[in-house]
Amino acid sequence: MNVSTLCLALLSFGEASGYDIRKASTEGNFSYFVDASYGAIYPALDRLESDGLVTRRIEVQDGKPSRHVYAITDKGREALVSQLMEPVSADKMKSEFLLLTLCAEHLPRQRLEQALDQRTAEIDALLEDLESKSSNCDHPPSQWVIKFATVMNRTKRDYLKANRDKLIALGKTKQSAAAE
Amino acid sequence: MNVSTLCLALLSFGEASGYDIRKASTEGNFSYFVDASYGAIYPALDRLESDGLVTRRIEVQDGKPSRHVYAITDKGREALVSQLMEPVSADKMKSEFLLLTLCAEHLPRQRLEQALDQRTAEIDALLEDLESKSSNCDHPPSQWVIKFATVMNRTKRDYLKANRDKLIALGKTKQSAAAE
DNA sequence: TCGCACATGTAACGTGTTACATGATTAG
DNA sequence: CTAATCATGTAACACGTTACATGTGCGA
Repeated sequence: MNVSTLCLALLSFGEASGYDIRKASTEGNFSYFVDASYGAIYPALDRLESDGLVTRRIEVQDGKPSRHVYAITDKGREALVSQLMEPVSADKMKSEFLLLTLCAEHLPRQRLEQALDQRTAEIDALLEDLESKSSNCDHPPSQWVIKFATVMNRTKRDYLKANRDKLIALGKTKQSAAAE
Repeated sequence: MNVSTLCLALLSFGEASGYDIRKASTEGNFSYFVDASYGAIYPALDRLESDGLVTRRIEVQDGKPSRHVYAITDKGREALVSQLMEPVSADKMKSEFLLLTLCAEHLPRQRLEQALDQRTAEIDALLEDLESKSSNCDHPPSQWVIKFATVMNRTKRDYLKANRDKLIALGKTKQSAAAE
């Protein structure tokens, strides 16, 4: 799944600018499972336009830079659907935190404690954010996804809280570090 | 977190070849949250060797190609720890499945059904795999991670099962497709 | 006998990120 | 007065994947 597909998917819900797409993918309802930067989005939109999958309309605004508003075409919708009809690859997760966790034995307990607590706090913030997103959202598939993300993150937070001490106990104390 | 860090982390548990590292990261206990291919691993090991963070020993085998076995050095351990002491970035997840889910309204119910069932089956297979990994593993931090992965995937599977029909109902029937 | 597991490695390619350029408005 | 938000875009860079080259032994 590349940035083009993401753009098409987002545009299938309504017009948007590159700026909007980036915001949606890094902060919005989709940020849980996608991410894209300007450097990827703008060229992708250019390509989609020249392929006739989207159209561009320039909205001049005074004061602010003018918005390039993109709309998906019928051809674009077809392309999106056909991309979603072919097999999707497995979910992939990248976690520096779990790599750190794996190396617990090499790290001072303090570090593990801090990493766990920081992660827990981040998840709590995310959960709050998801809750507000859920209430401001009337698009059923988005709600389905938001609820999915909520359930997953609640589980994660609960695991971290419940197994916090077990992990910390695996770390180095000042004594064990000195004994090396 | 780049491939070098991953190599150092894996080597901190014992000697391994590039082949071993790749296997561990795509099929092993770490495949849940990292992934790396030969094209990334071999050059990374070369660099680590010239930086003095690992040493290489060549084990000649008859019949099979000779193994290049890498071992982490003290300097390598220091480097690993110092990399793990600095802030880790947030967990990132990429899911084509959730993108598909988001576009439920554009897709035939059949497709949603199939995607859900396939995903559920994949998770069931993964859970079995995790269970066997858990029993063949006596490294406490790895167990902590495996249990984490198990809990997360169980939650995921349960969510998919419990909310299957709700999602499918959002898809297109033949009638709604024809009515467009 | 077909293909997989073992095992290393490279080159071409794809894809995305980061940092920068530009510049007005608005909230603190 | 400072920083952030709005807004588009590019160029250099980083990083990783895919496909290939190479070759043996073993199990179905």
